[in-house]
Amino acid sequence: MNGKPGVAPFSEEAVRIILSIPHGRVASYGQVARLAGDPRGARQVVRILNTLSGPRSLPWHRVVNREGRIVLPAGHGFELQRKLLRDEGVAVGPDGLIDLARFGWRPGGRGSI
DNA sequence: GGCGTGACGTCAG
DNA sequence: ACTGACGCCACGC
Repeated sequence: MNGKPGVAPFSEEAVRIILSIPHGRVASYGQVARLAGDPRGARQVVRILNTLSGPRSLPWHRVVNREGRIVLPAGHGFELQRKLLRDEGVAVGPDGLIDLARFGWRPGGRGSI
């Protein structure tokens, strides 16, 4: 069938990864990009979230930066993302900092591989 | 058709 | 340890 591994549109692949993020876990933009096949597509992931977060109902709130911190500007989704994460049981600090050691998604980690 | 941008990441100083 | 600058690729105008 496709016979064309890796040629899948980065966007579609990235969406695939984002949808694969377990409930109550968070992943970084770079991580999603890497899993999508582009270790430097972190910014592209951002573009996807902005474009498909609405019509696709992507769990964009489960995606944070490398520090596990919400980089969204306050009043522009920051509070919303924090609320959604807390709703999933994720402990979010006052600065939007999340403990990746506890809530960071580990693909291939215990239970997945 | 070309330029700038962007919810990041990595290297260097 | 921290700050600054660059890179990277897709998308909008």
